[in-house]
Amino acid sequence: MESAVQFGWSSRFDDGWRKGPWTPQEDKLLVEHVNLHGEGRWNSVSRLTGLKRSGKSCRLRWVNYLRPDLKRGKITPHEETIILELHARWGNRWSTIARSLPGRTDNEIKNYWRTHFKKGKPTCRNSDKTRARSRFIRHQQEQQNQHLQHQDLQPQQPQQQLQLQHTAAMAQEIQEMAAYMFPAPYNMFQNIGEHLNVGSTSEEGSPEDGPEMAWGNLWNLDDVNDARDAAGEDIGGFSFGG
DNA sequence: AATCGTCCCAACCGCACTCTC
DNA sequence: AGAGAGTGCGGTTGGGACGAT
Repeated sequence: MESAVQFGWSSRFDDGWRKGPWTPQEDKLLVEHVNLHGEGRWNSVSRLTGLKRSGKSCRLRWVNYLRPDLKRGKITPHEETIILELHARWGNRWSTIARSLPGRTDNEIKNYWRTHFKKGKPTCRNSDKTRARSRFIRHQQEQQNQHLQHQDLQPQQPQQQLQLQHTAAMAQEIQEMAAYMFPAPYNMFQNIGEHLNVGSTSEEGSPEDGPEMAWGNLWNLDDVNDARDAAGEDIGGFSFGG
């Protein structure tokens, strides 16, 4: 008979179900089960595999951690942009947002949002803000470096043209959304089309300014916060940072 | 080196919805 | 139609990692 101690300090049993962090053995059992029977019928997992985990726990572990199509690693600035846009549109519908980000889970997006953009933690101080700013600047620099390297290597491909079209569509949506959310003088999205170098202005823009770089330049959220702080007000119920 | 505060993420909980009988 | 089981979703919590002081 297993004991909670055997699985570590935080493991415990509740109503016969084991709780706490999953062990590699448990992961293996669950993966084997899904490979054999497919996803679903989570409540039968414990009966068929001997796992002392509830169906809910099994499903969560599979969806958030064991699924083979999960994308590991940090949220990219581009993904961050999408998250912000979709959250502005749909609110806290994390699973809906996650569907637009292949390989990312609702839990991951939810955590990311709470860490980076959720407002009003009383413990949040200026140092948080400074660190967030530094982190974002780093994001931008990395993104720009990646973009420059990418452009050095390749001429523009049809796929990139598709991306440009997609970017233009998103720019249009964000522009409309931002006009509502960020009244002047906070609205840094007003000329997003020009910054993104897409749509009607794309032929005039310089070839060095691709959409990726523009997205990076776009999301200097602290500017919004600074303006908001200076004005001592909230902007449209849309909250950034501490 | 020690302490403290924050970040990050895995996991749990409760509720609501859907499905099956 | 209605009850119970199964599933999905959003909110919340706990703790290790890491950087700042």
